[in-house]
Amino acid sequence: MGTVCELTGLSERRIRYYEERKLIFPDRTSTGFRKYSFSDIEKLMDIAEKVEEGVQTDEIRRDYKKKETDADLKKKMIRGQLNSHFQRSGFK
Amino acid sequence: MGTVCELTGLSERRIRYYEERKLIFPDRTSTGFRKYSFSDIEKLMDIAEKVEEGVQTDEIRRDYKKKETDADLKKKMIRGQLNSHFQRSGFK
DNA sequence: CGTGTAAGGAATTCTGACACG
DNA sequence: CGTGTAAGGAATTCTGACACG
Repeated sequence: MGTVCELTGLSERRIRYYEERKLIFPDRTSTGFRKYSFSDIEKLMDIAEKVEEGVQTDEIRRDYKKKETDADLKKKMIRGQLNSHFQRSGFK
Repeated sequence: MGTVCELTGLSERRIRYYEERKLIFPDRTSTGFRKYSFSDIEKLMDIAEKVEEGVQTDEIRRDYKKKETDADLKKKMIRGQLNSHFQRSGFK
């Protein structure tokens, strides 16, 4: 969408390419038009910054993946702490 | 925009008509496409509700106008109160 | 590897009008 | 008065490819 180009300052080509490299995952309308979310836009600006620093898209993708698994790990740790807490306190 | 139809559940025709009746004022792109803001969308849903209650667009517009001048009055009153406060307290 | 561009088709949006009521 | 619809044109978006490097 042109709106996204405006907001991010990126060309359509670059935005589509970052999607092709699996860095963003916009929804589609039933007729194939891309629908960008707010976080897509933030992500695009973050990606552009890194690319301009010379980071390759592969590496950026790996970074995002790592961050996700990190977030997952954090969730699991918190869940584990909660569980042990309830056990210690004798909560059902 | 189709997005706005989806979000509001209104037909293009209705949305354009409410603009024609000066209830909303979307921006335009350089090529004449409408650009709706968040508040436009909220306003549209509000308008639709009233229209379905049988209120005429003229009346709705007058209501909005009144609310605006009310808001202006409120601002002026607050400003006045602040001024007198500063005067009483000897502020510069 | 990352990005520009020309190409052709498909979907969107725009306006002004006619219709109904 | 408020809304639907068919009409034709203009602008947008999409994909796949060729180019440069």
